[in-house]
Amino acid sequence: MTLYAEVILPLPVSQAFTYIVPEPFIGSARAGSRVLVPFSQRMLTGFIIGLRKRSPTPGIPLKEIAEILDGEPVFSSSFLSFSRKLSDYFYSSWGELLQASLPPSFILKSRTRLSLTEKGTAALEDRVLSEEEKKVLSFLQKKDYSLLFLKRRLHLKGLSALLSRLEKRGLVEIQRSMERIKKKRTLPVTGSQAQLELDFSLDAISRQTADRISASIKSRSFTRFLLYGPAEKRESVYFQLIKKSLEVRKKALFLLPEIALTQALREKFEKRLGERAALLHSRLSESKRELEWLRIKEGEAEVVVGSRSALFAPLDDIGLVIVDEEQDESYYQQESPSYDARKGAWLRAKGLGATLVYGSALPRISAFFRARKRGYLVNLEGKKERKKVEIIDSRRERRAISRKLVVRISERLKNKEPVLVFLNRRGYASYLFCSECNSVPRCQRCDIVLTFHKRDKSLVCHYCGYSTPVAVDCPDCGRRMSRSRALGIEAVEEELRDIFPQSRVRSLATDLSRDEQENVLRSYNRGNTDILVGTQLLARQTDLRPASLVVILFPEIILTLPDYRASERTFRAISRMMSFLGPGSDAEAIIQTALPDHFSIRLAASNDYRSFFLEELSFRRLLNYPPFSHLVEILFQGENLRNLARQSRRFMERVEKGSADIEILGPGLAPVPKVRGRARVQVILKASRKEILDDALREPMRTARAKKTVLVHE
DNA sequence: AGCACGCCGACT
DNA sequence: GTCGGCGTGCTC
Repeated sequence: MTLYAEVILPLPVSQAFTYIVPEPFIGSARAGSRVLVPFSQRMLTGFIIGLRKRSPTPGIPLKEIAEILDGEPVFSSSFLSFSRKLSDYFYSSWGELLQASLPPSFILKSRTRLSLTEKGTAALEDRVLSEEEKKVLSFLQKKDYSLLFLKRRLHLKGLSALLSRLEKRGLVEIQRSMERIKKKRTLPVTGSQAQLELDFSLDAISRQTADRISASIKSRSFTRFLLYGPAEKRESVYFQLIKKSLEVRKKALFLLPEIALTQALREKFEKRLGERAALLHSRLSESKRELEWLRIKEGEAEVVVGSRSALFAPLDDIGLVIVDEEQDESYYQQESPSYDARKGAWLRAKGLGATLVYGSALPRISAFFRARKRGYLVNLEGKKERKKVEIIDSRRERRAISRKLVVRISERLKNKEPVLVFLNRRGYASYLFCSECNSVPRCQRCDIVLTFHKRDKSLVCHYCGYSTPVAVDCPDCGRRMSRSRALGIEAVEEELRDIFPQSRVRSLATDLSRDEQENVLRSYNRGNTDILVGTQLLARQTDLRPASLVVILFPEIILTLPDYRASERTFRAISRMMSFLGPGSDAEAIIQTALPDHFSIRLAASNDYRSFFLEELSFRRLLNYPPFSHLVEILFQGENLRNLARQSRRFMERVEKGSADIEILGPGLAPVPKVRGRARVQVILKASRKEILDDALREPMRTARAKKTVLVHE
């Protein structure tokens, strides 16, 4: 009797392939194990997801599994079902997701090595060859090369085809050999069992919260919470919960944004959890990450701390999943295989009957909404700090640094107090606004700010593609429209140096190397910088010395991005920047903006998340944006725009046929319409339920071949 | 993804 | 007339 295996491969196709399990492997083939299988011309590492006794596709000749790579499955059945749901939800390939959950050395592939045959050597001498053939053959004269190397070295189109022609003629030999299979490493046994020191003094509310969540961990059934409150309070609750989880002999998974995984935090975990904690994040070297992965797999780590990809930690007996700083967008992996670790944490916790805890001081609107509605919001808010804030209307000012600012900054400098100046990275393109009534042209259908296109003098909606000629005069009041003057931080830095020539001014942005960035930060933290100017990057720092004056310049830059969450992002950015204010009553923030009355700016200044939430929510409800709808953003990328436009249109026609209950915006140019010469076209779909989108997208997703990125908003 | 096949445009 | 572009389909 023949045994068949359903195998998932790390390809952008979601179907399983059936292979015959050869006689000697029948005992060792298990679901969740890696296998080596022949696939077309090459060998790939695949994953068995199921075994069956009968061929599902009689008539089709099946190939045999070449090798089974695992004695024990690398994936448990619960992990398989979790990862499958995750890939379904985010329209990404299951196989690629499985591949991404393993250390890179676990994936074996055949390598093509090319060598010149004797006949080939002879041909170089006396045969008539084309230029390209000569080029390839003479290259192989030196030594054998891999296909990949040749591709990089000789920029020839259709190299593969050329090579297979040469192979047929017997001039080159193409060998496909496996990369060396790594021996499974035996792990050093770590003997020390550090005693946990998790005694924390919690205030009454935190204690109550911890108790409530602990009860849920004990119950071992899926429950979720959103911890809303400041970082220190959340942290003490987390440690309490981890302790609880370990008490009931369940493991804990603790996710953090990459940036938060600083040295300080790492030490904290090591000190408190010792050998029981494993760390997984992208800054670890490949070998270190593999070592940690193996430790977790072997059951040696009881707590796994890590960033986004730690979601795939090989654990099954999880009692607690924590996702801290849930608002952080780095939880969403946009590159293939794309997924959102926050949703993933939900799927995993649910599948395992674990307790899920999200935490944030500034949760996403959607997350806060759901938590409130479904009763899992836990409030850790302390007494609300009133901060001294002043909003300056920049429209009345000539220069980026207003006179008032000059005065305030010089006061601080006189007292040798540090000053932080934030300026959000300027947009990729400008927009128009009326300097009189302040109105900014928006798309009527999407209520998104229209982007100014210089070349064809038009205003374009990057959401739905709507386009209109540039208005010279304001449609509301008839005055002349102005182009926003977008300033970068370099200009501000220059201006500050100009005004305060005695001061030490430095700036921080992503265009600096990592070393330079650290240099700038160290200098500021040590008091060797008087004024530090920075973008969002500066606002994301965790170990920044507080300043007694925080200057926020033009936060409306975010507000004018073509994104339905622009207000939310503005509110959060301002709040975060203000969090760097020192504790004294003397500390002060100054916001300089052309939109001083916008609710996101006003409410961020008064530190009022709840009012902001309510106001923003009513806007979302009005325009049917998440959390009142499900939204899927599809980005098509390709060499030529014409072709892309056609493909995206055809894609949309199929979606339209699939369901009448989907609102389609676009196709239109993406917010960044061209990246390194590649055109980008985007479509946005809205529906009341995710399943409506899933059903309508299933078919078009499989058949459309253009490169596409899908973002799911809920 | 990687590769083969097949149908339309610019050229030895 | 052919070469070769990429649009399409398939891989167990």
